[in-house]
Amino acid sequence: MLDAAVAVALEQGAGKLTLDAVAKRAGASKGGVMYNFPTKQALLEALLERLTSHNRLASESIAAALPDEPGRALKAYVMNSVREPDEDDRVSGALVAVINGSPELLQRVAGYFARRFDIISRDVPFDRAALAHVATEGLWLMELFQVSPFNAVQRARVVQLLTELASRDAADVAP
Amino acid sequence: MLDAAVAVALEQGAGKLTLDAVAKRAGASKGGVMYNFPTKQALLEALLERLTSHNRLASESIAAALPDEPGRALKAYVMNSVREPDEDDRVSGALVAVINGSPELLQRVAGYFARRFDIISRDVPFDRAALAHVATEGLWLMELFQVSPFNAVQRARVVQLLTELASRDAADVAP
DNA sequence: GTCTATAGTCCGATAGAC
DNA sequence: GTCTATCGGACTATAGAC
Repeated sequence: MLDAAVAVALEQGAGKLTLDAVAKRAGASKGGVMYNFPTKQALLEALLERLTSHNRLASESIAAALPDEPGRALKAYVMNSVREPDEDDRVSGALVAVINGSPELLQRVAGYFARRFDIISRDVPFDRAALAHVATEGLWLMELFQVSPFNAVQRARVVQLLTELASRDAADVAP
Repeated sequence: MLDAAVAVALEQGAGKLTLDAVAKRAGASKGGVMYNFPTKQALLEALLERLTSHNRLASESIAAALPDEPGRALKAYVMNSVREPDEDDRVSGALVAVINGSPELLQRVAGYFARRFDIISRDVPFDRAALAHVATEGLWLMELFQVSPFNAVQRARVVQLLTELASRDAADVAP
């Protein structure tokens, strides 16, 4: 059922993410959808929960493959954010329109961001974690909205800069 | 008329930015609105044009007060982005939902980003402009969506880091 | 030129058959 | 439990009075 919602969001955009469309894509009817999710907001919350869960697991998976040293979580977060956008990323982009209109959903995202920053800043200096975080998030968000001004070569260079930034103390950046 | 649209977007959010609401807020009727803007998309385009124009003028105004040396445009861009959010910023946040749903509007924003990066990167090394740009935009966008994980003290420190980043060669960051 | 009235469409949610 | 049918509301856009 959530898979159907993902498919609709990807194919038609968040504006067309309607109960009818989800039902049709799932091979069910609107009543069937609203049996599983009493309201549309409930469906959106479940979808958002799945997206954040995937994102967290992906970062943890990358971290597990890195050596256990300070900054491991930060590096994994950066690496997970700069990879080529996948299906979940595109769904996130489409979902921003809906999330931004609902304070309830927005608060969930804010909570996820706060917990994530807490994790990636736990074992490194604040400056280093904070700068890497805003820079990585800037690239990710601009690409999410498809407004990034970088071409392929430039993007590769930015990714390199972000990777190095995550491995260096920010004191080197702003003494 | 655009002022009324701004007021509605601020008070009720982009989801309620309807022709009725704009008309009521402007003290006119729906027909009157659609005489000035033949379609709703035209109104949104005019609104977006005003926002980008304000943003560009604000940066240029700040730049004019800075000494004429390399990196002036970059510094002005950072300073203009990290100031406390004003009315235009909040309208931009509310408008993201609408813009993201329209490829036409999205392309206009992408064009604005491209031109802006061209300006701020013209007289400084690419690394320095690119890193300052993604980092500044990351903070700006996270605050736009109200998902920034920083408290007031932390934000002030991030702003300081961004300011210093705009003044230093990125070679110092990633040698 | 600006208004009122309304057409036409689409959505979320509910009621009730099976 | 899942479906069909439909309600009630909101929206964009148009037509026509003045």
